[in-house]
Amino acid sequence: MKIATWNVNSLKVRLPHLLDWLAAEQADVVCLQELKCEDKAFPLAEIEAAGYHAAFNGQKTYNGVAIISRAEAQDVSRDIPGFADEQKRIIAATIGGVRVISAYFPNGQALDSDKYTYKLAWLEALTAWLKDELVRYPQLVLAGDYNIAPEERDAHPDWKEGLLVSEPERTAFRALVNLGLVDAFRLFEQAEKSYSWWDYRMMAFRRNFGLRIDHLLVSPALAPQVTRSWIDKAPRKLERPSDHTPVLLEWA
DNA sequence: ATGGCCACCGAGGGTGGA
Repeated sequence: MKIATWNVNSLKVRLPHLLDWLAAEQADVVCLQELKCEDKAFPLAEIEAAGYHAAFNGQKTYNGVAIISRAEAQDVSRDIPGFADEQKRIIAATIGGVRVISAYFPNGQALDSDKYTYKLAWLEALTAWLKDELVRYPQLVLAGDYNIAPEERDAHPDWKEGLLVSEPERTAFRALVNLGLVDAFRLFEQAEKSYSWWDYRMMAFRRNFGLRIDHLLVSPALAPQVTRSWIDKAPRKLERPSDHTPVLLEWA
């Protein structure tokens, strides 16, 4: 079983990249974020023609998440129950007995922004919800754009402070880990300076001035089955790329 | 080494992303 997470930064613009990538990578499940399209504009025919089912939770202009899968998703749910939010950031479904969540965590904009306060409140609600979900679904993957570089090694050495690396954000990430979730990427030896996002500006990709902010956290029951996790930098090298690149894992 | 890019909407430049 191969599962990926990819913030495509506009599904409409990135659809050709996605379709090419699906054909090459043959992933069983792909969690997408930042669709930036309404449900009625979701390119379902193209996804199905590629051999995938799709479940999505979209909105105009901003946010939007999807799960596309070879096998049809069961028991699809959207958003965080009990957390009033206009922003479409969560979709969950059961595929092959595993609960899969595609999540687009808030960015936060700046440490002194209301959006940063919202980010931390959202993380608290997510964590409380997941505590229950893990009881219901022992086999679970939380995949997405976390907008948090969890540790110092997950940020370029010159990226020392501010949004995405702040201590409150990292503490919130650790709260997820404290539920028992495991960062699949760190189960394996990885190259230094492995990142999943690079700013479009400043030739950041060329300089590898990036952050590892896209993650696949797996439940304790699933973690022992994971055989591999890696970042595929190839799509970031294409013309007109997303600023994020796919992160994957495989389990037996 | 964060203004400099990209996508959105909509017809200008403002907003948001990370």
